[in-house]
Amino acid sequence: MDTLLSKEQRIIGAAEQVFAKHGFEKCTVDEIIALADVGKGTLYKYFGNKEQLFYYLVQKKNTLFVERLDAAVKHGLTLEQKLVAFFTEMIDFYKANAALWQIIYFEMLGGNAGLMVHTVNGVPTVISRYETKPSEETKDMMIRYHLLLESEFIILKGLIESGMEKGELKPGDAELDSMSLFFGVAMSIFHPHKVVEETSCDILAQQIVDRALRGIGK
Amino acid sequence: MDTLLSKEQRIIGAAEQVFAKHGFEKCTVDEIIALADVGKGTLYKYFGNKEQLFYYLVQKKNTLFVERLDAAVKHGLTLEQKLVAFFTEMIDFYKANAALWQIIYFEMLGGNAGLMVHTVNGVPTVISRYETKPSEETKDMMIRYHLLLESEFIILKGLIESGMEKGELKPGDAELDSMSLFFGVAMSIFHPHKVVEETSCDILAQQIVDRALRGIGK
Amino acid sequence: MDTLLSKEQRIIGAAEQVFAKHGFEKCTVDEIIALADVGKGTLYKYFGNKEQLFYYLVQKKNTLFVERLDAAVKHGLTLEQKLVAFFTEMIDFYKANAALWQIIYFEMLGGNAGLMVHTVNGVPTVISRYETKPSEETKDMMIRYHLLLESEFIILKGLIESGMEKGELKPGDAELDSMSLFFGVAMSIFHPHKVVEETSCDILAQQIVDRALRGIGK
Amino acid sequence: MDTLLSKEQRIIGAAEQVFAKHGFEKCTVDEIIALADVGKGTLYKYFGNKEQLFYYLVQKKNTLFVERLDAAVKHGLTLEQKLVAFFTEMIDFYKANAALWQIIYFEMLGGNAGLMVHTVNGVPTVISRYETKPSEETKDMMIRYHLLLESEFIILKGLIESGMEKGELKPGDAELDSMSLFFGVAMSIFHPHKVVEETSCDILAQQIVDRALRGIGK
DNA sequence: GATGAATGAGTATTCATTCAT
DNA sequence: GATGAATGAATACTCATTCAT
Repeated sequence: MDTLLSKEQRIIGAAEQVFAKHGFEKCTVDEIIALADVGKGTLYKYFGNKEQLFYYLVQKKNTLFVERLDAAVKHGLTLEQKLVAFFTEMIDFYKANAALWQIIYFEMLGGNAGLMVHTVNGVPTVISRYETKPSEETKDMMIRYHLLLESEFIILKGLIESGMEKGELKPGDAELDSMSLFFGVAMSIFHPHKVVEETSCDILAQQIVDRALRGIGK
Repeated sequence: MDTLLSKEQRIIGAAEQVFAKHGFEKCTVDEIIALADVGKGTLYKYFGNKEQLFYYLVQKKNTLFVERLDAAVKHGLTLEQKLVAFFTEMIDFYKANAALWQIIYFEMLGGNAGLMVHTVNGVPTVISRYETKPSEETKDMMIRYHLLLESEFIILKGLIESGMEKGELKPGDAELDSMSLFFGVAMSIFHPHKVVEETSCDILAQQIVDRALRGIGK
Repeated sequence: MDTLLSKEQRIIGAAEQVFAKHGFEKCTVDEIIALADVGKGTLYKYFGNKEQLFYYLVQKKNTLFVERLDAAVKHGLTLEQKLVAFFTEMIDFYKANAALWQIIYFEMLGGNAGLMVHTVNGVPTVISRYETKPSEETKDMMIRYHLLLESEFIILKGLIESGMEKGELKPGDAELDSMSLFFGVAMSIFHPHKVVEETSCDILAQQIVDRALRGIGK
Repeated sequence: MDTLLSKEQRIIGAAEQVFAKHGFEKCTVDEIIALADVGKGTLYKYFGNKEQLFYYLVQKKNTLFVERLDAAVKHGLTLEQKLVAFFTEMIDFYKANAALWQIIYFEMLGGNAGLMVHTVNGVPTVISRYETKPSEETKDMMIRYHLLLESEFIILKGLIESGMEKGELKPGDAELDSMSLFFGVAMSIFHPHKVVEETSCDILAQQIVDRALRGIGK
């Protein structure tokens, strides 16, 4: 671990590696501090607890990512170009951060299997399939990560909604269409197959957008 | 818990409920045996350990599910009908078993974030992004669940491959197209939104297949 | 540690020694299980947590003690005899259990220095001298121990109240008179001096009651 | 926190508040320095450690208190007046400093439940109920606080001893009589009931002295 | 002199699994 | 076969104290 970096930086770097390697639950604070070569108190002084450390890590990455998505989308002339730019960035980022983002999807949102985040009138709310009430902390946590993913998804959804309004796309359920697309791509990266790995991000993006716009039917 | 059922049945029933409620890691064997009203030793006698119990449970459900998928696909006349029948069954099953299948996707496959299952020449292999080698048990486990999902996915992939061969579909990468579709649907159910919940399985399936075949572009 | 006793008994015996030696906070579960020669899980299976173990221990002792107090008080003919009997039992018990009862007075009731238990219309309530609200668990805990001591104190107070009503005692504030007496004796045992230690319980009780009834003035 | 005061003064002021609020163990040095608005090193530079800070604080208060007790006792003409003056001051002080003095009684003296301070031939000595020897520091600490309380108690004891010698009081064990009285009052303030709180210090003192001299018997 | 970043020993608690009855 | 009492490794988090700047 590079001792030229600040302790905070070292912790973040180590945390990224260890979280990516083991997932959230199985990652131990002890392993992070050993890799970062800092004391345990240092980690807790900077980040409060394990979950906050994880959130800090992904939230920072997400901010940059969303900026890239925004920029990519702005530079395209046509809708198709915008979509390709969006997915090029998305695939690039999701490939690089697959392990970390999988944690968000699965452990932070899916890990509490009985719970789901619903957006009711624009307000994200946690609902439970069972009688047991989740703690406020659990709810806040789920909403935090839901919002994080939403900030990525919303950009694609906006593109598709405006495309439908402008008549560039067939009318339909923008939410459903965006979801299938977005999550389809996410999952294809999480469960990697040869195609996804060996094809460059922009080619992959072009193929996906081509299929999305024109379908696979003759 | 119905005491007319065999102890084995009672354990499986209880396990399904408890796994669905808490996820794999947070589900405790104590809660299962309390609900099943059997001794702890009995559970271990029948199922060996917690993971094997989970596998037995989902593998049984999967077998039935794959049979339904096979049957559905056979009954369709046209490719489109077959696809709609496939997704109708899939959406129905995934909605009913969302919590359990989320565990497969996330905890069993994604939980060891540093590891991935690759199919090399038809042989599934676990590869690690890091230097540390996973234990044989971990590898076996991942492959088991990978194959389970593969058995569902392969049916869709077969449909699309044959469609391409027969010229009913545009030529292209059947693997990629199938994956985006399959996983897109799976994730849309795991991360539920109003549309997905309030629409019946067959309507949803029709919309999805329509988009898949003809795209959303004008 | 006598291995003929049940594990539960061994834990209770060990806990009594270790709590008495170190007080509640500084006593560690590790030391208890080492002395009891049981696994850590065993202690937690039986008693839930450290505080519940302590409460179980003192509550059991208190029940027996209160029975002894009740019996002692019943057997006396005159009020003075009853009072002497009460204090004989009290001094005997408090001497034998000084360390443990000190914990109740100090750590369980006084340890949360900003909090006090008040009895409002017969209902014990926790009030705070500061703006910060105690947790429900803290409150419940304090009330539990308050009630425990109250069950001892109430017997003396009853004696004095009835004495005042019957005209055997001067009229006055029964609460204040009982408190000074009761707590005065308790503290004299906690902060031991030669007199208290070297004098037998009944002689001490007689002296105390004599002073209480007739005062030290000429 | 008034920045016109010296850092030392600010620390003492903050410490008093925080110790009173949380007790000794649960009070954190971090909370004190935040309230005092000084660096952590400063606190340690001035006071050595947490316990010494606490001691400094209460010892300063005690010195003033003992002076007040001395003065009060000197101004009375009769023994009864002296006693009333003593308890008026004592109740006033103990009410105002209940939280802090509770710490002395419980955490500093009672916290090491297995240990007691005995005065052998005028020399305070720490004895242990168990085989394990306390550290020198622990012993010194206990003796320090024992002497602090003794400096208050000794005044009452002196009054009663001289009263007995002069024949103003019945002969008896001055130690025992003083202890019951002194600690009875202390505890009545620590475990507050309505009477104690709503009655003014001097009225309370009069009642207590009246009972002490003339008893509650008819 | 003053600071506060850094530390790590210390502790309560959980839960999958075993094995004697 | 069935049981469940017993286990102990594993882990997040706290906080008094130090010491380089």
